[in-house]
Amino acid sequence: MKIASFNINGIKARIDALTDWLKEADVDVVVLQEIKSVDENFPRAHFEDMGYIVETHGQKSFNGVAILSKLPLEDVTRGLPNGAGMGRDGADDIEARYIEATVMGKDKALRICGLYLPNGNPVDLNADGTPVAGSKYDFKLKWMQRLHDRAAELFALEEPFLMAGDFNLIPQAEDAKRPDAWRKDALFRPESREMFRKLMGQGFTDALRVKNAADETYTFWDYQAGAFDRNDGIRIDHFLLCPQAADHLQDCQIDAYARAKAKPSDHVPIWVDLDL
DNA sequence: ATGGTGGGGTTCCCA
Repeated sequence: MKIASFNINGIKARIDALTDWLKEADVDVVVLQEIKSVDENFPRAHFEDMGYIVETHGQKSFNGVAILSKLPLEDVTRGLPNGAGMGRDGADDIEARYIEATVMGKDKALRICGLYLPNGNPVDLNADGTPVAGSKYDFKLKWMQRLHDRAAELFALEEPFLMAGDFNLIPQAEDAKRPDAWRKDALFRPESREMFRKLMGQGFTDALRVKNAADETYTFWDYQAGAFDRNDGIRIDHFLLCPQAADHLQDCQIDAYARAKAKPSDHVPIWVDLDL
């Protein structure tokens, strides 16, 4: 089973690029981030005509996630749990950043969690170094705690699951061409990385690190200043596998070629092959 | 220190 993740930066602007890549990559499932569309405006029929089941969790203008699957999906849920009072303004969190579904493999089911983790910039700190309540950085860290808690629930089931998407997180210095340029950024600050280590420490495998240990392997390059041409990138899109999924890991790669095509997203797809 | 680019939806927000 080939499963991919792709932050497309707007379905309207990326429908051709996404369609071309889907034809080339031939994935069974892809989780999408930043569809930047309400559900009603997502070009559902276009992808259904290509043989995909389409499940969206959109909102106006920003964020938005989706799952396209050639295999049957069950138990689709939208939104990260425990969002009550977790919005930036103290109201409930209504940002469309998370979707889960179960896909049937040859003989085992796999729970797939597709996520678009908050960027967290600008970093706004109190005098004592703690994040300012209600700031974007505070929202990011609290969202990561909720993600951790959801992962804990899934780990307890001891069944195959994975979390994939745009984590807006650089795990290690080796995951950036210029790590020093990111030290104060929400994507690489110590608090963000500590939360990521805590998430990983529950027993996840970073699939790319296992299957592709090459240097300078990135999933995002800024549109500005010719970043892609200089490979001035960062690795922030990840596939995290629980042990019962990692047992089936055959391959994990980044389709960096997609960034060189016409009208690309600033992210490229990453995928895993599982013998499920 | 600044500005560089892009998407979405309007005259500015987000990345």
